[in-house]
Formats: sequence, structure tokens, C-alpha cells
Amino acid sequence: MILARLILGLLTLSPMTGYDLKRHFDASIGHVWNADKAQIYRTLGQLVETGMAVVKVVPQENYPDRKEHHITEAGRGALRAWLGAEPDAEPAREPFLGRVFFAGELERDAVVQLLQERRTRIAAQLEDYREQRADLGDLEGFDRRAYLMAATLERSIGQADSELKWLRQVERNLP
Amino acid sequence: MILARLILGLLTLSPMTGYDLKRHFDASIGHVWNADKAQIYRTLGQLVETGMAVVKVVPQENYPDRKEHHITEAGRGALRAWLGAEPDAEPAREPFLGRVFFAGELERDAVVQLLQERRTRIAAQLEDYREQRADLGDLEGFDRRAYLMAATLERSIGQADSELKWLRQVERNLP
DNA sequence: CGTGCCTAGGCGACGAGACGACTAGCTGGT
DNA sequence: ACCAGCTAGTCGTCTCGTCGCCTAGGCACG
Repeated sequence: MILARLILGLLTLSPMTGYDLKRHFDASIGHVWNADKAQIYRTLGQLVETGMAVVKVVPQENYPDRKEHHITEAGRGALRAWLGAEPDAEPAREPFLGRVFFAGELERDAVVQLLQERRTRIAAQLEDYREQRADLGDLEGFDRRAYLMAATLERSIGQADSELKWLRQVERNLP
Repeated sequence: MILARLILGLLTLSPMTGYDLKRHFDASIGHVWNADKAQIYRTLGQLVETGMAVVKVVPQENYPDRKEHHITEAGRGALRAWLGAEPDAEPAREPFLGRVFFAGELERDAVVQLLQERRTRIAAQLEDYREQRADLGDLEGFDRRAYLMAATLERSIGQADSELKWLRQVERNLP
């Protein structure tokens, strides 16, 4: 369900093919959600079936035809309804914390290694986010739409940043 | 897969029934992972099939029999192997950020409301985590096992805390 | 006396997501 | 000349997780 909403959201930016969508998931909203391409195409099919989007085939030279998916008024309505609706509870799912929770089973060295590997991983991610953020420039003068999109990136940055601090602290104090 | 590991981890603390496990998921590791009870029972079945755990039926007076699941040596080995293994990439999945990302479709007031609702939600969660944390007391003198478990809770607290800060900032600066 | 909740466990169906394979023409590099 | 990679899309299978419903005895409340 959520994937359908995110796709509708992306279609408000511009009409897209499944392929275009996949690239957006890998790039612009990769820090929020990621999707399997098979899943994307299936969901696009459902959106068309339920009248949320319509397909326009655009032939190209030297490349496969583009099946452009355009959002319909019904689709826009459904998107707005979702955005304004009661958010349903998000169950916690933090695989890494799961490891840490039971890492007492390991030797101390192994725990330290676990934490350090995570640290390099998150640091790399943070670096990536910061680059994306830098590409956006100063938020002053952004309209609400652009501001909110950039804000989600800042949240991901803040998140990575606070995890790094936590990791360092745990490493320092680990008995 | 991950659920199997978490269950094995819990079984190292003490033998448990599916029912016991469900309560642990709702309480102690609720901030890390949550699981459907049907899923728990199914996974327990698999663990027994693959020799990771064995069942001991304990009759009770006035209550249904307890099917206690005890972790085996093979189970302990599998758990340690998992804890030490390469963590696989965790795709980002933040439904709320998904909303915010496209919230530009809404009126300004509706966005503010969205942010505020989230804020009360997270604040309540934070309160809950803080209570759990207070129940644990001072970390000084904890062994590694207990320290790491408490550390995951602190991570969840830090996470909620940094989200609250972000929410306030976004509300303030929202164009 | 009935209603609802607690303990304990189970079943079946469904949707979401992950993974891999396959088609097909064009482009760029060695 | 050949292999790799990009654009674009399709299919099938599998696992994971969710949801709802069911059994069944004991307990407390009103």
C-alpha cells in the first residue's frame, strides 16, 4: 500500500515509466524508501487498473518505447487523502539493534568489531547524504514542497549522525 | 530469518513458550522488533525442525500446558554465527518520512497538523522508553550482556529525541 | 449468571517484498 | 569482434508478515 502512495507522489512530479521510478527510488527518495523493480511494475499495473494513473506510450528512436504513467485526478485525490489520514502505527524494525541486543553472546573483541563495522557503514551513508544535501543548496526561498523534501534528507542526516555518536559512546563504555 | 535469530537470542535468556516470547516482543525488545504471534509460533516450529531448539512440555494446574522451548547447542552456535556475520544491507523504510516528502500536496495547516500529531506520538513513545530506562537503573557495574541490552534502549531514546528536535525545527521553518 | 480477560496454542488466507531469469535493441570500450 | 552495460519491461516463485478466527479452561467483576 505504501509503495502505491509513494509512486503516486512521484508521479505528481512528472509522468514516469517504471524504469524512471526505479531510478528515483535509488536516488532522490532512496533515504526514505527503496523498492524492488518487479514490485514497482506490479504496483503501477494496479494503479492503472484502479484508475489512479493512465498510460501513454511514447515511441523513441533507438530505445524501447516509454510507457509513461500519468497520475489522474482520482490518483491525486487518493494521495491527498492518504497524506492527511491517520498514520497507522509503525512497528519497530531495527535489525542492527537486534544484533547488539544479543551481542553479549560474543567475545568483547567481536562486539567492538561489530560496532566499528557499523560505524564505517553509517559514516559512508552520512557522507552520501551530506553530498546530496549540498547539491540542494540553501533552503532559504524554497517553496513548501521543496522545503519538505529537503527536510526529509536532513532527518536522515540527523539520524545517521546521532547513531554515530551513540556508537562511539557504546564503544567507549563497553564493559 | 531475523525473527528466528531474535527468538534464539531470547531463548538464551531462559526457556520460553510462544506466549512468553510474544510478551517479550511486546515489552523488553519491543523497541527493537515486534512480531505477530502466529509468526512466532511458526518460527518456533521451524527452529525445532532444524534442531535449534527442543520442546519440553510442562503441565500446569488450572492452566494450559506450557510447551517450553529450550535452545540447543546447535542453536547457540547458529546465533553466534549470525551475530558475528556480515550484516546485510538494510533498505531504508520510513513511512512517516514518505508522508513528509510529499506533504507539499497539502495545505500548510494540514502539514503543521501532521507534524504535531507525529510529535505527540513520538513524545509518548519517548516517555515510555525513558520509563523503561529508569527501571534499569545505573549502568555502572553491568556486565557486557546487560550493558548492551540497555544500550539498545538508549539508542531508541536518542532516536526519538533527535526526531523531536527535527520536528520542532521543521515546524518553525516551514514556509 | 453471563461477559470479558488471561493463559496457551493453532490454522488458513492473503498481500508485500525479494530474487532471479528472460527478452531485445543499442552503445561504448578493449 | 565481443562483452558489458544501459534502456525498458515481464514472469514466476518464495518467504515474511499480517489478520482474523478458533479451541478451551480458569478467573474476576458486576
